[in-house]
Amino acid sequence: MTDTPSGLPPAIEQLWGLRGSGRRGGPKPALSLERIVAAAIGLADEGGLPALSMSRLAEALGFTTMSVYRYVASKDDLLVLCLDATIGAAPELDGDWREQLEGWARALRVRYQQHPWMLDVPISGLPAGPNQLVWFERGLRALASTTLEAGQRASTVLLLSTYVRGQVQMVADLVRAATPVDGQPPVDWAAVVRRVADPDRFPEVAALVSGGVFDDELDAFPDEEFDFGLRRILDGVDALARSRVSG
Amino acid sequence: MTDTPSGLPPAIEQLWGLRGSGRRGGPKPALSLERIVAAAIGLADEGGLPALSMSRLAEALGFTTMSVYRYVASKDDLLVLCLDATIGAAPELDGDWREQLEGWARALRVRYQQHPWMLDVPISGLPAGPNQLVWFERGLRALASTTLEAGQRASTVLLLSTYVRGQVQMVADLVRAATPVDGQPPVDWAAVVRRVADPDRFPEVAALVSGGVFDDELDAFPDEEFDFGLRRILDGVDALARSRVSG
DNA sequence: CTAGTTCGTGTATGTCGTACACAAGTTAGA
DNA sequence: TCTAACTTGTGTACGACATACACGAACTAG
Repeated sequence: MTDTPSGLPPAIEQLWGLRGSGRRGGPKPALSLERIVAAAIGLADEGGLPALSMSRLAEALGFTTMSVYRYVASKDDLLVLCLDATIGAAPELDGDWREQLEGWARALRVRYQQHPWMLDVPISGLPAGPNQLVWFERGLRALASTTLEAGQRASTVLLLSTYVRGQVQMVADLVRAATPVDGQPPVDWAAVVRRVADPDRFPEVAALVSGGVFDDELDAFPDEEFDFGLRRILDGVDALARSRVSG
Repeated sequence: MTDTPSGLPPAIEQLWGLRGSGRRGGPKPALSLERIVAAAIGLADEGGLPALSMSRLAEALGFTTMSVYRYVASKDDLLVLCLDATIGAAPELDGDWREQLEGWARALRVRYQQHPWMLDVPISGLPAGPNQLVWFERGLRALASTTLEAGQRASTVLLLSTYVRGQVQMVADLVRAATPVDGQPPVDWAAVVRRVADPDRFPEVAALVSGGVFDDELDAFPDEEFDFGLRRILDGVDALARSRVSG
């Protein structure tokens, strides 16, 4: 379980099925990677990352804790497998490059929203799972018809995925903070800022809160905020593309 | 240590010095929040977040583990204090709005690079520390001279901070994965992708790697990638500002 | 049949965050 | 000045966690 003849990280090998399953003896495995990953995702979907411990996972499967380690080198590796499985298949896209990229970003956002725990997984290494690579491929393909250089296309897709991830995370934190959690009243963020933002030291912030920008946005806020950033970024890419056409 | 008469989260109260230090008896405190936070930051700076445990922190201070809890409600609260202290004072900026925002983003990036563990701190709640609020204020001020609405200015600053954080994190992960860690040879990411990206299923990705886009970038890569995204975003903001002037 | 391999399991270790109770120090009011 | 109230640092303890290790049982290739 620790040697990687191909030189690839263990989790990556498993993701691509390169794991040499040369069974040379022993009892038939009663478990399978698929079952383990599915159960792990289930635990994380309800209860978040904290609910996903090796012992709880084993219990959910009806086995002992250590049995899971026959299939997975470590919890970190398991998380990598869960991530690729959860991100799932990238969507088919059509339209011009901008419509495609927009659809790409929105679809990615939906995945994150459906499985918020993905945002809490400490990223250790680059995405090289099959599904993640398909997402990357689709993003690149959306830009194939443009005049951008190869490197610029890659950077654009990277920029978008960075944006989606960061944006969903920020909004999720914001909403979490404003949501009652243990019978406690939610933190009214506008009130906190109002209390703390002295108009002398923080004139702009104070003007913002007194202008009501931080109020009433609880529902529409996430979508609007996402759209705003996405539009700015795509506008920037558009400007780059145009400059390469005319220049 | 658990009651918050002002209704604010405990950590926020401490950040703003609202902690009613009505000492009504008891020995003089031998420790101080400042010393604790400084020691915690020191531990995290060398060794990352895993090196910052309550026991190690207490040991570094020369006290017992539990003594720290006389000054801090929980480790999470401590982390909030550390974050605000580490982000530090926002820089003075000058130039037009674009130059100011660019300087703002670059300065923020430097902070993250100097203290990479900040990226690993699970965000729980919104930034409302004094320093973080100054950063926000400075960002807003950079846009004060533009025609953007108040909400658009806020969204722009939010977009930028989201971008900087996500970008630095992504690059940090990439570099970490490509860096030898325990005498192990580093993971050659280009090689992994080359090995795994079947040209039939992943034509765009394969073209990218065979085009050498993933090679040789180890040093210049982070800066170039950051600049690319930053420029796109600012171009997008610029387009918005211009549209509001002419339209 | 047997030697080698792999399975699931039980036990154990070390680390972590933190609840709790206590003795000693300190202050405000009687 | 005495005392009641409170705070300080400390010791002990608990439960959760990831995971190393060794063992017996199951299986399969020779």
